[in-house]
Amino acid sequence: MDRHAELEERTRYEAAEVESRVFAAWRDNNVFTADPSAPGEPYCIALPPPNVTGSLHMGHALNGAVQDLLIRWRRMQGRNVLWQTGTDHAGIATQMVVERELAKEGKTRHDLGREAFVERVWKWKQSTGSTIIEQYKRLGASMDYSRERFTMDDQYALAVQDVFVELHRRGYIYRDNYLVNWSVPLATAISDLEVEHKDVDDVLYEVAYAVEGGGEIIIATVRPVTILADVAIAVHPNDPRYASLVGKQAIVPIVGRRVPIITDERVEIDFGTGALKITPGHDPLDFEIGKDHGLETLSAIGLDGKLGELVPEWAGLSADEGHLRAVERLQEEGALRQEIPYRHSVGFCQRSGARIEPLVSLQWFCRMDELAKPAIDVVKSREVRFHPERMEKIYLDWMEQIRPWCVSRQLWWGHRLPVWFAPDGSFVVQVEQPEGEGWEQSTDVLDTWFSSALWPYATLGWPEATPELAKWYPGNVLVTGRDIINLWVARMIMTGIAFADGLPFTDVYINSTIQAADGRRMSKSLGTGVDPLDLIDQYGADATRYGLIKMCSTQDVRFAEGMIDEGRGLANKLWNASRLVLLNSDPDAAPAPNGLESADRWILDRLAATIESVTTDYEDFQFSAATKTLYSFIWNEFCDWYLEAIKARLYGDDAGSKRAASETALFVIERTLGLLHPICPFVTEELWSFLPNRTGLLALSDFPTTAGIPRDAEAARTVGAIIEAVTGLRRLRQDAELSPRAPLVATISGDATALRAEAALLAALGTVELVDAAATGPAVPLPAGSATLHIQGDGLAGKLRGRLAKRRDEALAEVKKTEGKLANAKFVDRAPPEIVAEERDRAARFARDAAELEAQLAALDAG
RNA sequence: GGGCGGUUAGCUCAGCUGGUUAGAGCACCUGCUUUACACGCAGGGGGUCGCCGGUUCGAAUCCGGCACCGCCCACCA
Repeated sequence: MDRHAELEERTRYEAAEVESRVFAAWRDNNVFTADPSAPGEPYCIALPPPNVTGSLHMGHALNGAVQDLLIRWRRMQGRNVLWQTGTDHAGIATQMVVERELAKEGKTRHDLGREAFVERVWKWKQSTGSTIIEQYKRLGASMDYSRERFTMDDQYALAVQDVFVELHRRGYIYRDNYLVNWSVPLATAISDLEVEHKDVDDVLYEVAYAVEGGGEIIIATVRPVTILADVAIAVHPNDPRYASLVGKQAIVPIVGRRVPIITDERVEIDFGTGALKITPGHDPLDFEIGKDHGLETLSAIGLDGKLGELVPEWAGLSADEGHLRAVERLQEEGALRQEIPYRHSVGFCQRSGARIEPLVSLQWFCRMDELAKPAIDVVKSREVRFHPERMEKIYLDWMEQIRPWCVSRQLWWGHRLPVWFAPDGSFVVQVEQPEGEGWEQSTDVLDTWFSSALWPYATLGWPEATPELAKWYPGNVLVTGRDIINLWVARMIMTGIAFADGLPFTDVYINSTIQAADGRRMSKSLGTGVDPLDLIDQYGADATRYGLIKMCSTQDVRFAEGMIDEGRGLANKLWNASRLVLLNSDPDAAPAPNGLESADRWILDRLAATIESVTTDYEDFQFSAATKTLYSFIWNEFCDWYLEAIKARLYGDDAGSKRAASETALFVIERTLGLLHPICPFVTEELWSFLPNRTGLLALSDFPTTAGIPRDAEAARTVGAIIEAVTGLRRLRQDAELSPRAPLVATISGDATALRAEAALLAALGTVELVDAAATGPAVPLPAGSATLHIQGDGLAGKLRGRLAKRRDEALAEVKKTEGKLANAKFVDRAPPEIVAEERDRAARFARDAAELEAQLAALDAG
């Protein structure tokens, strides 16, 4: 079947059929494959690597749609683009997935042992780890699939170890016994950023400690079980209530330990009783105070989450059970004075959901202050820009008070620390195993975010000086979510500056968070998730991309399926508009800005304005605005007005006029396909293949510019007047209950030059014939008060009486409002003269319209 | 506890540095088998722009306060 006949048959855009075929064409033509030796200014975006455990959710789809928009647009602009793709090993998440799998077989990872377990995880990764990357293809993502990387690739792992060793050499990384966030179920430390704070209803227990030499001191705690590990009581130095007790010894209930009463300015006088029990083993503030006062650190609860030997008969109890026992014992001892309901914020493990147990353990830390300094500067100086700008506050607030980062994890899946222990317990930090016998590598692995921090350059081969690194580093844009600004974005900037000698990107676009339609978080477990692949099946990838981009501006949004549907409508509209033009053009007609008639010049003028607007929107990261501009240009200006205006010419016998219409329409379509391609790549690529004189793929064609497109303000005004006239006529027909296509005869009063010159266009769109006769019929006021159409026809006016009166009243209301303004001396004095002139003009215009309508009504009354 | 964002038509959202009759899509009503599209065409109804003050000739837009909603940060036990 030839293409013309094929197009004739395909009366609607069938996304599913087109998408696989078009995607294959892109792949077969290596559209996505980046070549560092190719010409063109480099442009690089690194995909935020999804977890290997992930499957494409709405956030990924939006994130991918935005990146693909940028990548396709820049590619069309002739840049040498690389969209780097790959996945993250996601230490905790992946280990949990495989452990769950093992649990189904009735096993734990300990049954396998570390080596076998890690092997099992690798196997799992090989079989399902690229699922999500495959899903990105459905979306049309033009990432370079041939360069897919994984954060545990050999080369990548080497980069990670190099960075660790170098950070240690520079003195940033150190090992310390410190109070960390401990996740009991995961049996590992986690970083501050992996802790989620939630409000919890607890009880504040006030507990009396006897003081040696008489008296007592009452403290407040929400965790009585930690009393077992108390080593002091602290009060504020200026607190008169306790001045006489300072320096004495208090007796810790339950365990009977003698502890000093000390002073410290960090104690809040106003909170609780003003006396604070010091438990360095279980509280961050206490840990600090204990360190400064040289106090011992005791632990009531161990790394297994169970009670230790401080109370031998309680050893092995869970922390919760310990809590109950402690309360019970305090009551027995008469030490429990009050139980106060207390709502406060408590930390939870982001991954396991368990309440964080602050515990002391030997961990590896990275001092961040010196790394942060230059990274703060580049944001303050706008070398790195956030979009929207306010997001940089999240970054700066955190960076300016940054604390050491606990980078070690007690997991099995991840990058083992390049730390080697000798049998005597001493260690060296280096990549290779040291010479000699008995060296054991650290069993700890690194925080997943440690390796992610190197993503923009480790994926390009760093530390080797690869052509890729030379070409695409520093990179350009990062597109990601707000939740990982500090977790990831900040760390990429810091390590990029410190190691890769440059910024990983200059612009950070923070995409919206999409909530479920009811405003809740979109999540699988809540059942509020919407699967983007289902949307692609139902509406098509273009529609899904369009809808996501449209619904997301600079704030979080509720998912609105209607916007996806709008995208489907637009794709179909464009499809059929193109069919109309392609099926009704001469075989040798080719796209050209043939501005023969006003309508042609008008649509070219509108096209140029649209190109400017969309290009600016893309440049300014205003993607939602671009969808709106494109929609109204395609649907309203091109289809509703231009195509309707030229239909008669396309079907008619005037060869010159027909040719101009075809060429202009083809030209507009050609450029519009280019403009829309970054948002809707499939339908535009498919239509491109039907255009005459096309060369190659749209994805590799030039992005439209306004060069060679004539602007024509005169045509814009003329066609604007025609549109107003036609709209007025349609309204009048409806008001008079005439058939939509009932032919009308009309005369014009006022300045009718433009309308007379375009009588054919007016006739074609408005089914109206202009005649020279006295102006008598119902009035259709035209813009700017320049002219009025009068419709001839017996009995017409009578039917219109109500509507005419209504429109007259509307006009009068405007006159009144505007004249009121003008009567205000202050307004006339103080408002800018051009505003005042505008108002005067307005008043005159509406007064004229009202008068015309009034005259009609008067004539009716007279007749 | 600190900070940020939101509150505009029944629903989901646009409205930039204050100035035409506050817009769009969907939904709703009316009329159209017009040879690109019924995933269509035309017309219409619907909003005192969360509340209270202030600045200004003029406020959806700027400022202050309040009320809800959402998010981020945070070592007051």
